[in-house]
Amino acid sequence: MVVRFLRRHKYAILYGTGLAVLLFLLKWLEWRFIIFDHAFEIYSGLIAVLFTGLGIWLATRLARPKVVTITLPPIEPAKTPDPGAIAKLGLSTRELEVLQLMAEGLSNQEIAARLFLSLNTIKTHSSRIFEKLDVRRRTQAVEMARRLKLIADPAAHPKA
Amino acid sequence: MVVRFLRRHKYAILYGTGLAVLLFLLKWLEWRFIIFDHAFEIYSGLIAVLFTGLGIWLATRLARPKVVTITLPPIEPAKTPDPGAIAKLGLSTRELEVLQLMAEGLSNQEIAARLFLSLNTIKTHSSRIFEKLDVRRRTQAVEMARRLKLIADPAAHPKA
DNA sequence: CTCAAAATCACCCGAAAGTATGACCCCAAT
DNA sequence: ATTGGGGTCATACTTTCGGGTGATTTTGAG
Repeated sequence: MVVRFLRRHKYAILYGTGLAVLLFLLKWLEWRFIIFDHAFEIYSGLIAVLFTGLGIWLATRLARPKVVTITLPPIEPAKTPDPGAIAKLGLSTRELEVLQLMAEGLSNQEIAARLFLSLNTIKTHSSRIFEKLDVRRRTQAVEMARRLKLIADPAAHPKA
Repeated sequence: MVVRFLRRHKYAILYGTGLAVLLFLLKWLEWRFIIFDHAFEIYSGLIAVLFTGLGIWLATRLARPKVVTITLPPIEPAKTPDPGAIAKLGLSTRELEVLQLMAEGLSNQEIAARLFLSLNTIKTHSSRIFEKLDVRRRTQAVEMARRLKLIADPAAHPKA
């Protein structure tokens, strides 16, 4: 339905409108200020330098999460799911089940077998889950579920 | 000697010649298509994009040696079987980086973009990661990494 | 310098995942 | 009885993953 359509294409729509606005803005600026003529080389050089700088800045920005990672301080993981958060997203019980198994690293096929369902059904469920969590991949879904404490943390009951 | 000089200053030379070629190209383009109206905008855009890329490339090239100093994790090889196994897995720094991003739910393509690497490279890395962690899927790899505390916990730094 | 490990990239190919639609059933609220 | 949500399943299709193999380049240690 309409709601689902909007939710599904949320970012596409935002992007489109945003881009349109930006283009109009640029056009306007062009009329206002870009009236100088010639001196092309100077502008080129300026732009080149500026954007080289921008590139460097960008790179350092993006590359920031260096190697840090390992040996993290003792952080308490979510031991039990938070019912409030679950309700807020409108996840159904089935979807939650699937999400749980997904977080355990099972494939869709395995989830289907576990729940005695068709593979296609699992796909449908996971699609709904992705919509509701606003993600595009199962790994993201798991990550999100962890953040929102929708599922129990595996580290809570280690086995190996 | 000449050979060595060339090899040593490989990137500087590449940069210089590349710049020369680019300028030459631009000049040529200028003569060819000087006719149409929005030449300036197009050139600007081109230059901007190209030099942004150059900046990024430069930054990653130049920043690499610096990384090494920061790198080493503060893990002390404990005698207990559990934490010692972490380093024992033999995960390289790159592999850990990839694993980290993987845990954040990024696709291989996105990881490649983030690290300025080829998609194929990421695939290679992830394959090795799966080998070393003894898993077959990325979701399992993330799960395993969490158990072994190889990566940061998402609940630690929640975003908006 | 030399050698090995790490890192990079490529190509192929099958499997899994995900998208898009549409359909049917059940059940509860209107 | 109609509407709507949840659950189930299907078909068709595109994209992403992951395995296998091989290759080159960087880098670090000896």
